[in-house]
Amino acid sequence: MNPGDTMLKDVDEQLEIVLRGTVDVVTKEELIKKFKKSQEENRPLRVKLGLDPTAPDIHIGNAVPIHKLRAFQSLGHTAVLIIGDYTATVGDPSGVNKTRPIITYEKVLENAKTYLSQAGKILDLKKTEVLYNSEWFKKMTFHDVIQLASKMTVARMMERDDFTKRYNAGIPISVHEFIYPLMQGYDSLMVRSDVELGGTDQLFSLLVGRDLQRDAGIEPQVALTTMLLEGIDGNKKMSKSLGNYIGITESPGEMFGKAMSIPDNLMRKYFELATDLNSDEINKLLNVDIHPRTAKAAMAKAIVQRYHNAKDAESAAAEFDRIFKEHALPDKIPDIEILSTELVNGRIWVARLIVLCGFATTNSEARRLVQQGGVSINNDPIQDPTLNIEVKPGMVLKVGKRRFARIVLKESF
RNA sequence: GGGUGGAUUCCCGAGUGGCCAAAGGGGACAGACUGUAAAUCUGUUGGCAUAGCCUUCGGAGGUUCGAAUCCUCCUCCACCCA
Repeated sequence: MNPGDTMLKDVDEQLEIVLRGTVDVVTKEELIKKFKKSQEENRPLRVKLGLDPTAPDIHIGNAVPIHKLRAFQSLGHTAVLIIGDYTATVGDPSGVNKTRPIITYEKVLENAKTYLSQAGKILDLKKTEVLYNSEWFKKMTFHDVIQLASKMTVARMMERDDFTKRYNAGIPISVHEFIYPLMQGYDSLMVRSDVELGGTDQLFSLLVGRDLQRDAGIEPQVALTTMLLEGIDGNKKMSKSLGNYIGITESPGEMFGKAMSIPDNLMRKYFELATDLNSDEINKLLNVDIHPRTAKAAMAKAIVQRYHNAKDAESAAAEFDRIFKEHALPDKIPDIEILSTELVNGRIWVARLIVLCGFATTNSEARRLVQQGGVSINNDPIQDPTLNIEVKPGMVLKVGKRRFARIVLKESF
């Protein structure tokens, strides 16, 4: 680290910042010791976070530990970001109830690209050590793998709740899933991390890192876990595959809307994990005197602001009110081009129109939406699913509560 | 290697010759009520311009007037014994 960089603050202060919002610290004593030593020697700690690029986007759930890493970075420590290009192909078994499908390496590399640029929205990438774990795994021989595997026992693996459950339920557990925590632990060994971050579901893997380091005669890393964020459905862990996520690159409007749809009882958690507000501000907003909706709007705004800016957050909020409070049309409605060849005498079947706009995948589905009263044109409800409507350019199709399209005609040649 | 039980629609799961596009639940979607919250209620949930027709119950064949259901082979999975 350059002497000119952020000076390491005193230990108590660092501890306070770093432990905010964390769940497990293994161990706090060791962390304090590391902080002290780092200060005495003016040597930043190496703080590791591994990200497996299994999906193309980072969402506000997996951003939680990234923000924690950023906190360390801001304190002058070294952020070590591991892109798990190798581990991603294995698939982390943590917290899941079935084997993850093995994804191709090409796909992983593709995802890695967007991951890195998205992580850059949170981290200062110039100061981040970015490593791909294929760098060392690629070189390993089968002998090396066996050597590594010998460090773990089946009994220890089976102590894990997720494996026990799966085993008892007769759900298959593949051997390669046993290797996963060892791989993650091996990363720690390779980068000589002082601290490793991860969600609470990562605790086991983080502890394996400690074991491997100790075994190799290195001072073990401190394991620090952050809370997992439930998805916007309020039930399951936020994940891309469940579709219950808010992506960090989503538009302000999307983010705001999704945030508004979370159940009330998750508000505090979202405030704490997904916004930059401090606990005083949060407590003030969650006061009983404040209508939950007002608090939630503040929360949604804060989330948008974290990834966009205050102005965008403000206009997203205004737009949201316009649509849902005043039942007016949104400010910006996407234009959907309809080829003139679709028309017969200037008319088109409603169901066909809905499909062309992408609001339904089949005519039947579109037909049902009409039957259920979910479709309107220029705020005029349509009841008859067999109706052929006259297409007037600029007319607005509304499907359900929140899907809008402005119809634009396009000549075909 | 030997034995047993399985594979059904988005998921779980019922169905053992016609009444089966297939119960029930979950999820999802739409509507009512709201605050795009929760809870609740109603409806929908294979395709087709839909009183009708077409495709679907792991795969391929076969029996039958008729098969998710019976037979043969195949693929995959779990469990028990070794």
